Amino acid sequence: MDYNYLADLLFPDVTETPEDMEKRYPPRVLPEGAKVTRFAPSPTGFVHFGGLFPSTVGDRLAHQSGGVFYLRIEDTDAKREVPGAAEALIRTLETYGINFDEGAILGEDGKISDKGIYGPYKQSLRGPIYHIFAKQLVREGKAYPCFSTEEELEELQQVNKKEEIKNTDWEAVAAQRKAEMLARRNFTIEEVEANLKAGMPFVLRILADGDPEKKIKFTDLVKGNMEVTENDEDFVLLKSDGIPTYHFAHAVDDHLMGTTHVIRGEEWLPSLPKHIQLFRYLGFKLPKYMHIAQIMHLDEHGNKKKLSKRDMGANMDEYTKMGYCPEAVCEYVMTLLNSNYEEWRMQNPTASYKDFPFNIKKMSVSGCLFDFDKLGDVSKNVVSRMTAEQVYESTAKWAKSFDPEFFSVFTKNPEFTKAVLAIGRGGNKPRKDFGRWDEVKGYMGFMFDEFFGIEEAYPDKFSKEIIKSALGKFLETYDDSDEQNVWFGKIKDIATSIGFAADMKEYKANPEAFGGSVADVSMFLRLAVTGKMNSPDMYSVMKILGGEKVGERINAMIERL
RNA sequence: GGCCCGGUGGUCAAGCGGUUAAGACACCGCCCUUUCACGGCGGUAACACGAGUUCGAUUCUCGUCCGGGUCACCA
Repeated sequence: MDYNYLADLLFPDVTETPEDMEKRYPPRVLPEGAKVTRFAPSPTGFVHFGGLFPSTVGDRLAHQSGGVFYLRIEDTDAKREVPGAAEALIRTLETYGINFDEGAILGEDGKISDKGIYGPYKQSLRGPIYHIFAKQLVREGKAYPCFSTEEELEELQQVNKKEEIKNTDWEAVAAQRKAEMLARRNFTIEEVEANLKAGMPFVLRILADGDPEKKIKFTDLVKGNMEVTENDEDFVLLKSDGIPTYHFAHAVDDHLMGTTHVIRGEEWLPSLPKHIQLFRYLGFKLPKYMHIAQIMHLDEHGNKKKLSKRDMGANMDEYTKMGYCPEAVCEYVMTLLNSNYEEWRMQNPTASYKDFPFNIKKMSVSGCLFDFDKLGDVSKNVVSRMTAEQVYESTAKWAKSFDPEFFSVFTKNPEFTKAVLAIGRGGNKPRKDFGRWDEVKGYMGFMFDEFFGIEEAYPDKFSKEIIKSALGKFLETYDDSDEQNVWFGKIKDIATSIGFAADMKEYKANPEAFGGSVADVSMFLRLAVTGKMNSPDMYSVMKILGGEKVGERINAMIERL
């Protein structure tokens, strides 16, 4: 068959050659060892927690090596594209500290534009480029057109339904596909000409030369050495609308854009043979691959499953809503990505997570289960390291969108609020009361009359009279200008006067000898003033609240009892 | 079902032929403490199974089992 003729028939408008493309996109000039990585999402919805992994790795690897990290929009499936998804995606990534040097960048005007000389960075705009390489493959007899019928398409759609895949007789399907493939390969120039003349759509398929019995040795930077079988499937390169499939776009783009490290989820491993074959056909050097283990979650039956959309914790926007700060999420991601991250964090408590020397060798090979407990712990630690000012700003920002009622009270008197947030903050052992902004209200809401209420009750073992008496005595001597030791001295005196132990050691040595301890007296005060059994340091709370308010609340409690 | 990847406590994980098998989270005690929180100390809890190689296997090989992924004109 005259492949040159076939190529011209199929791509009459393509006049440029692969060589032209090589000239247009010259190799990058970068320092030794610099890595070029990319994040290549398809704009079909929100950013997925799983998407944070490859993008974080790409960001770290490129920026730690003096390389380039770019964003490419894989919008080759018009059917699934969601308007505005790309923009939202970029914004979300930005809030999680993912920064691109090049590619599809979001401008001030909220629109996406290209930055860099290897564009366009939206695949839908790269049609002509793909066609140049497609034509070349046809010329070399490595790709061929396939005029598919309506029925065939329908049939494919049937098999594509997830439910049916499980119950499919795979042996029969494989045999049928093999037969179809061989039939497809059998065509004449005349048929092609006639079909084209009749306006029939076609897809371009690769002519697979692989033997599935043969293995290819392959080294993945994450998974290590492995063996994959050669590809013998005539997969689609160009869809009938002329737009490439992921496989073809991946090969052409990552080659032309100079990607050194392809970072993607391990669900791509099964299609690796296709890519190896394509790179070989196209004469491209194979990039290094890193197939990252999937994040899992437990499904309703308690089985591990790949975390996917709809699953709890999948949508990054959910984390914002739940009040997690992005740094905490990033930090958690780092703990999952690099096993020695936590060790480093302990040694560098105040450093930015971006200073952590990310190490490919420390990446986990197998998928891990998403753990909200761990995230919560990481988050508490991150928040405990923040200043009152930072907590204030973040909480206000969160509340503004998600709890307007709290927002207005919280921000009414910023200095007051910040003073409360400063309690127990700073120093070697900061309090770790909350890890999410939505927990702030529960933590310090009592400081505002709007949210103050008696939420718990005194233990039955203390009589109302004793409690009243202790509260009354406190009011008699309380002076909000007292130093802390004076203040506490008075509480001790109260304890003694009502037959409670003023000294904890004394009390513990002989609990029966006392009606309670100074700790209990404190608890009486705490419930009256904060409405809760636990709160930040009482002295500080009273100081900030002021003598009048403290007196008011204690009196209210005395009356209530 | 074919192909691929994986299997150390409940979870995340060190380990890379000889260890009392780290650590973190969670859980449970104790201590410290005016409460809570923090912090400190301690505890429960693991190498899927079976062969083989070896003086010796959690570590190497094979098999079994289990888990996951994938099999589109989606990425």
